[in-house]
Amino acid sequence: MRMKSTQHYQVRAEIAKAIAHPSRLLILDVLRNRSLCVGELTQLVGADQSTVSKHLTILKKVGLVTCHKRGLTMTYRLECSCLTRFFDCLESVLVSNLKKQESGVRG
Amino acid sequence: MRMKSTQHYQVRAEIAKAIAHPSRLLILDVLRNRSLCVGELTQLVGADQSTVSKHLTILKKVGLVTCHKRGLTMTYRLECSCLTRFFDCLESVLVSNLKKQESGVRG
DNA sequence: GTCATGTATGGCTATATTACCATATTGCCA
DNA sequence: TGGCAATATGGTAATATAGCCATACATGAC
Repeated sequence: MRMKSTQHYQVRAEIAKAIAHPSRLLILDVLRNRSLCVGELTQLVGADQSTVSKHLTILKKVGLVTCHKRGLTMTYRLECSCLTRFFDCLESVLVSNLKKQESGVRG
Repeated sequence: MRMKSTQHYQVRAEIAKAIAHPSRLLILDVLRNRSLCVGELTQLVGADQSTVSKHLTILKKVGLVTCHKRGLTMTYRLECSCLTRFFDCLESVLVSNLKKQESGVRG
């Protein structure tokens, strides 16, 4: 197997990092249902509007969401349907951890 | 849709955070092929042995890898096959970004 | 034009993360 | 037992991240 470059992993880690935050995870999750504007997302996240705006900027930067303006409101849209696989993976890890706990394996 | 708790996203973000680092992404990637010991992983990552050890601790903590000792060496093993879906998702985002770039969409 | 609303940005502080070095721990072997 | 090899842990400094407040920017209404 040929070694992948540092760049290779840096680019992918950048995307993963964008996902890896509770508020951003929430945002991505709710956007799976339907597109929402900043105000609605701010309500759902329960943080300062500026904070949510910054989270959205991070998600947009790596291409996970896109946005378009309609009048005053900026609507954010989930750009990658594959995200379901990401969430599935997280669930799978949690389930696996639970199973291990149940069967008495530690650490 | 009922709102998921803050806890819900925190737990999942914890796992995502563990994945979201270039070195740890590399580690997870190579472990998909076969289990490796700390020394081998240290070589591949190209960082200090203690640094790699700490990365492995982080991965172990969230249940992405397990380890077992055989003599002096500690062998790390990928615990969740679902990780492929995670990697697929990252690729998918990158491909999607490239397509957008090509079609002249900016920002 | 002014005003109000929705969103983004700058500035700042608090906290988290990362990496390295030094050192402790563990287990094998002479 | 002493010494060596593989790995883990503690400490510390540099950097990154996250949150809030204040404020700038953009758009539509008047």
